Amino acid sequence: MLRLSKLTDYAVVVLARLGSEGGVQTAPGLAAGTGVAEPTVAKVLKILAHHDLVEGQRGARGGYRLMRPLRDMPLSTVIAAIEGPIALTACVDNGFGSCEAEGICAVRGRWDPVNRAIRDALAGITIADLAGPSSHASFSAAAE
Amino acid sequence: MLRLSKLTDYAVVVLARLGSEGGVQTAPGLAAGTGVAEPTVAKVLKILAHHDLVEGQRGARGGYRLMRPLRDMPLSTVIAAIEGPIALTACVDNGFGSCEAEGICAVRGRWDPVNRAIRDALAGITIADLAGPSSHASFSAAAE
DNA sequence: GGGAAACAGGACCACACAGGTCCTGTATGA
DNA sequence: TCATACAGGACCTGTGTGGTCCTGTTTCCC
Repeated sequence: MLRLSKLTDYAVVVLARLGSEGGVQTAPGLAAGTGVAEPTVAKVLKILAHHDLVEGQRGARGGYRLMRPLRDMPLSTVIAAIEGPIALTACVDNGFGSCEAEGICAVRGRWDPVNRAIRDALAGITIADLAGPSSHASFSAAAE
Repeated sequence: MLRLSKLTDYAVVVLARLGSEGGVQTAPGLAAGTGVAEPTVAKVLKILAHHDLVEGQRGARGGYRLMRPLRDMPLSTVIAAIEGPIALTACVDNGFGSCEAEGICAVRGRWDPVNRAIRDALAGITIADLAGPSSHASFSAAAE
């Protein structure tokens, strides 16, 4: 699969929505706007807030807002926030002791360039690229 | 995670072993040489044989052998063989109808460049790169 | 000052899939 | 003729994701 989790997918969609509307938006509002279930949206937003990608504002008239424009938010950052460090295999970097075939493995330590290549590829794409040509009011221009 | 399955990991290890030893090798022999359980090695080899990466030879004195040198075997090919098409999200290419938020989704169709970037990154690395500097008898030359 | 709105931070459950094992059949060589 | 080894399944289990819910806290409006 090499698939990223649905949560990450939702995160991108929610961020795109947040960027297209601008300002402060509530979780229920974002859920309605994206078609994702409200508890799931809330969960995603809480994770993103924990990583300083969005900011939560409590109380009535509260909500979430972006902490930086989408064009300054590489995809790799979002993936890392939701799923943790980007690495294709368990035996990454200094992952000693996590593999029982450590002594015998011929591939040991050679995945690093692969991981780096993936990371670079994902770092070169921003959420703004995924959200559309402009970071707000994208629906008009983008001809499906 | 963005993690590829263990089967793929095993496939790379097994292929590397197959390339380093050369010739025809049995599944039990490869299992002993790699530290991976024998049924699992057999499973991996069957999948690889199905995709013409290795060739199975039945009967006594049978075994498996590479169908092409490791330097001509990009990582993307192995991943695609074990895990299917390389794509980060379910809504890829012509994946219509698979997503209930299709009509509302602002990110629709924009993952393609991401998938392409990943594919390119993985296509640029061969199993030989992962196995070591030379595709056979690698352990002598390679100063780890 | 009271109540409503909305986030914060958990715990919790169920389903799906990967990981792994095993069994039977078939082909080949000694 | 028999032993060896691949071919191709079915099958079971454990983990992790996906999703829901509950309680507490903060803030604003009336």
